[in-house]
Amino acid sequence: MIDHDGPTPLYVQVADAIEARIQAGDLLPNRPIPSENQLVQEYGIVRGTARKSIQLLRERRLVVTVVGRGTYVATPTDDQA
Amino acid sequence: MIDHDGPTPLYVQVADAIEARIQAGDLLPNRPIPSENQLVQEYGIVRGTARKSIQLLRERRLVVTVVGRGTYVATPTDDQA
DNA sequence: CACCATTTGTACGTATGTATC
DNA sequence: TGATACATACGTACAAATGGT
Repeated sequence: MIDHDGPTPLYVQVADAIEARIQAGDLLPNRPIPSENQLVQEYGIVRGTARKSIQLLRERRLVVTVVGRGTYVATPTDDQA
Repeated sequence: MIDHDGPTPLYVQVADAIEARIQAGDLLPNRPIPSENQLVQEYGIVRGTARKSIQLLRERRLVVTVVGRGTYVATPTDDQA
């Protein structure tokens, strides 16, 4: 699923994969996405890379992060940034 | 100048310091800010921290980065993002 | 053209702090 | 108290882009 040798950065590939899961309805609004450590397990990446993926999703305004809780699929309400 | 023990994250302190230098006219529009390695030297931080500072300045739209060249103080023209 | 220095980009690994439950 | 999860900061290595020699 993730190409560790291709030209596309891993953190972009992972962010795209999560975005696809959101669009597909696999991950629902107000529900948590996999934790950083879970992403590490699922995609065979290191935690720093998982964090960069989540940050990219935040910049795309697809997720919101709550310290100590986790990262959640954004809702239309979250767009008031 | 930088408090390595205080509650404010180093990368925020460094970004604020650079922003102050921009506001003071020490760093001019279309002119480069110190490179990541120079920031490492000047502030006694690690490169990852310097990068986070620059990223924060990009989010503030105070600078623009060109791969292989460096990071430059933004001009009003750059605001067309 | 090859080569090199500089600079930013990506990715790995590790440790400690803070917040929530 | 402890487990979980994100935040910060350190350190290292190599890749890619740029510009000059």
